[in-house]
Amino acid sequence: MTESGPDLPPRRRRKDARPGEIIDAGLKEFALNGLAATRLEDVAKRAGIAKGTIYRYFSSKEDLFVAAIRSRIVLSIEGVDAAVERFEGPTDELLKLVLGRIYSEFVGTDTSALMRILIAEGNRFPDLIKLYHSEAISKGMSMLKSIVDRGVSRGEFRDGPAITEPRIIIAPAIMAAIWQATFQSHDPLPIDRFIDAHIDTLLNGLLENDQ
Amino acid sequence: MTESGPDLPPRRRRKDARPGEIIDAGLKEFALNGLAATRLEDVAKRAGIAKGTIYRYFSSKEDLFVAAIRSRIVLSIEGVDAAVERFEGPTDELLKLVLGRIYSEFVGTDTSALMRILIAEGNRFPDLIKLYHSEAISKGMSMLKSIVDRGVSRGEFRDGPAITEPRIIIAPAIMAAIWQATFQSHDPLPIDRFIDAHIDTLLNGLLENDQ
DNA sequence: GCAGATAATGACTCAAAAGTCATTAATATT
DNA sequence: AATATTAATGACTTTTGAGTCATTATCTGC
Repeated sequence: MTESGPDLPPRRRRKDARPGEIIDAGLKEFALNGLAATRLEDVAKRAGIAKGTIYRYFSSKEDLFVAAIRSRIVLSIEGVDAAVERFEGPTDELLKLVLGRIYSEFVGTDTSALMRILIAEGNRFPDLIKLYHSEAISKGMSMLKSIVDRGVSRGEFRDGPAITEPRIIIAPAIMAAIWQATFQSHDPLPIDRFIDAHIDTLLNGLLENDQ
Repeated sequence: MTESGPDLPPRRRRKDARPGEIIDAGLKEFALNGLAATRLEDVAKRAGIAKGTIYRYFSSKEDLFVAAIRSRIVLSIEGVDAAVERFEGPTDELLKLVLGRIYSEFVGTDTSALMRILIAEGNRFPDLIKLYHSEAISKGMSMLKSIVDRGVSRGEFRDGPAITEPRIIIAPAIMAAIWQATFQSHDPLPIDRFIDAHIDTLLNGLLENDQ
């Protein structure tokens, strides 16, 4: 009678796969509860391992947190830059293309969970904030800036104050991501219609102009 | 030698004033650290009382949290509705007025701290989210909707898709609030210029239209 | 298929912070 | 001014969960 009990969990040695799996599990738990309220026990359970195993790969909960955030920071706008460079058509088409990409990258994904965590707990991790800002945000901003500049220099866009404030341009996307993360179950946002409204308003404005 | 020591803290009985003071202190700590990472000891210190006193008024940390959030939910857009009703001039002026008010109410204030807390911990407090949504958000949205409707019916605004999506209209303000809360120290947002860019883009759009 | 190496385990320790309550002292009542 | 009432206290108990480590099981190379 060496083996009874309901089910023996078969132990496996997978040195290479573990860190990634732990990060995935951690990210999900952090997104669900925040850093302080996440139990490493739960991360372990989600990853299908014992708590001790986490400590073979990460020296502390915060270390795991930082690793999890870092792992998702870069890839966001990967490749978009190049696509912008190559694009030939009118700038409003380019803008639509890029915004569509941003929405699909940001709303209801790992990235939005990440953003939410940073908004919530960024306080205690100034280095992460700095990293996120310099790796993701500022790159995204200068890409947007290059698009509006393109529009202006081709005579397609007005040379208005938004030209120096590209944050105006993505604001609705950021807001959509946060809205979904917060109110989705209570008052979900109709994304396709929202994107249309965003682009239409951004390009044409509210004012009736041929009056 | 009944009294030595550096300073005797004089004990006071102030049954009525305590709850409010504890809530104020709690809100500040929660805004700073989040729910899980806030120590009731610190809340007590900030309120100038002993930890035990908190438990005479609130049954647990979460109870205090809920009370603190509830206490700040309503008052946000108080009075704005009436001002909108009364307004006589052109709708773009009205919109500027209201947006200005929203910015000053939202960016870098208690309200934005509140928003941040709800974004962070909303998950575990669906009732609070529901309350915030029905008391504050949905009211704000219908007020915005009434403004754009006014614009359309007076022939000032286009009857575009943004008319059914007032979230588009405040998105930059929300984003500014979050941006400041997150990146202020690292890359502060020039608020006045940002507001100008917001309003200009919202009204006129990016496109050059007399081309 | 045996021996050495090491990934994985989970019961354990320990620190921190939530929550309790007998005691103390401020106020109200007579 | 004596007594009764109860707000306030903070030392204490309890709970929780991070982090440790001796042991166990799996894999690798011979």
